[in-house]
Amino acid sequence: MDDSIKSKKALCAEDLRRGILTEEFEPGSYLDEVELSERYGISRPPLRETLRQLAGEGYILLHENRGAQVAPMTHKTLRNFFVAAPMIYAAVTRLAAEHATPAQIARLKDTQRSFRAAIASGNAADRALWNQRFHSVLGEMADNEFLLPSLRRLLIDHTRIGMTFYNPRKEAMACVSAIAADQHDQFIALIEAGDAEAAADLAVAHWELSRAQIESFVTPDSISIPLGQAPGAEQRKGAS
Amino acid sequence: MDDSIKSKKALCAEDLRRGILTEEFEPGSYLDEVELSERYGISRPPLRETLRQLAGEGYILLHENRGAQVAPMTHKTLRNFFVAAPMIYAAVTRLAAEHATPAQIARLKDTQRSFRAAIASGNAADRALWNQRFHSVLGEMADNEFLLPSLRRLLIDHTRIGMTFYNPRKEAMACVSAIAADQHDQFIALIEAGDAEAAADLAVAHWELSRAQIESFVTPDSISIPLGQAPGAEQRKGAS
DNA sequence: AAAATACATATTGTCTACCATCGCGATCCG
DNA sequence: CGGATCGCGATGGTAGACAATATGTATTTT
Repeated sequence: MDDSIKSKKALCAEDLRRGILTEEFEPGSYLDEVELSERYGISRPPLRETLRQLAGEGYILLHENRGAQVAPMTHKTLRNFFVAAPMIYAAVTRLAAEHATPAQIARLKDTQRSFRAAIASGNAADRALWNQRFHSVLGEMADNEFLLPSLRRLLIDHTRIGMTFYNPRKEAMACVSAIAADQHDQFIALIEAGDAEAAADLAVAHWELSRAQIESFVTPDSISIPLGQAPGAEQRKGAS
Repeated sequence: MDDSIKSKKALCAEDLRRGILTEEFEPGSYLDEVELSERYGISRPPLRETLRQLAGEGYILLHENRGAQVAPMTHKTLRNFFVAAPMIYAAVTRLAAEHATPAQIARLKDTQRSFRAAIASGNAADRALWNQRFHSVLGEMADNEFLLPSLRRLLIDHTRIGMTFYNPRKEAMACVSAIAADQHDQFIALIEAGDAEAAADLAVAHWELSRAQIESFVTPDSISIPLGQAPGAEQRKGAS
């Protein structure tokens, strides 16, 4: 009875966010105003307001006279993501450990429970969304209006990247998920203890885990074909 | 002939931003939809879209059924600002030095010219706005969609803080402005040279200048009464 | 007399309907 | 076959009306 009383417009915004995060709406694709307004049972003016808001949050781009485009993901996006993520994540986590309230810690624990349940279910979207939620709560704990905009922007693409590559059948993936979930528990413990330094270090480690996983998908060939190398062919990783 | 062909809605958004940055609209005050829509000659729907957008950019806060509030500034805001600013400024400046294009450098030089002109004119609003513009161009140079949201948010309040305290009559202020302008020139030189490390260091120095100035206004009394000391009274600087 | 409640008013939120404008594709002509 | 023009669909914007909500005032009750 917390989100059930929300207006249709708020529900629309939430569902659009969810759809974009799960890549139900593909990055780079365009959204049709009338189609969406009909789908959510609202008229065009409030829908257009919602789109503006989502644009402000970084979910979509508005092109004058050419409609709303789901934020695209290019290799440049990925590059920039890799540059910004560790700094912001570490800073936010440090602040979260310094400022977290008991109520927020309780919310974080609830979210972590749901995250583990999602991993067990093998549902990629649920896993990604609950992971996003977990880190959003960390952001709320940090309580710094100047860092949160970047954190939110990062989490959008981090979630979408996770959706792109996640595959619950692969063993390595399950292993990574298990480690990530354990690290989340460590986050909770360190934040409860108020150990900002250790929390920031853990954030870096958590990021490294994610980074390695992403990189293993960007350059997958070097791992999957280790057999039958041509004589003299050294194992090269970079794509010419 | 670049901004003269813009729609009324875009002009409205621009003017609202300007008004908020110059504190023409006071932090924490509320905006009236019908009044603004009449003032800018547009109807309520597009104005409401504009407000949503500004909310996304951090200029205002939208309270359900209670209208739009200019982003307030409290001591907590200031505290958070001090925490986030040096990190983001340094990171953005480093990236700007790495990625700047000749066209962007030309724009930066133009902006710097206008900034110096504003200082000479003694107009607080112009000085603040051109300083904001200068750092916005640095942000564009950095070209990282994950850091820019926080940078933009920082620049809003940095500009407003500057407006609050700026006073062209004070000698110390003119001195600080001169140093700031010189540092801007150094930014340009280092970015043209592509020296990312030095640029990042300069960003920290530039921040320190601003920080010291802000702090000197938060605790101004200790400076203004150095005459007529009682015998034996040692010169103490700290408040209380 | 003070506090709580109910009402009146103003503002926000939404809808319908319509017109203007811009992009883009299809068609037509050189 | 290439380029220009026309038409259509989608977005951008306007107007007026109504519903929903919050606030402030006045009334009532204890």
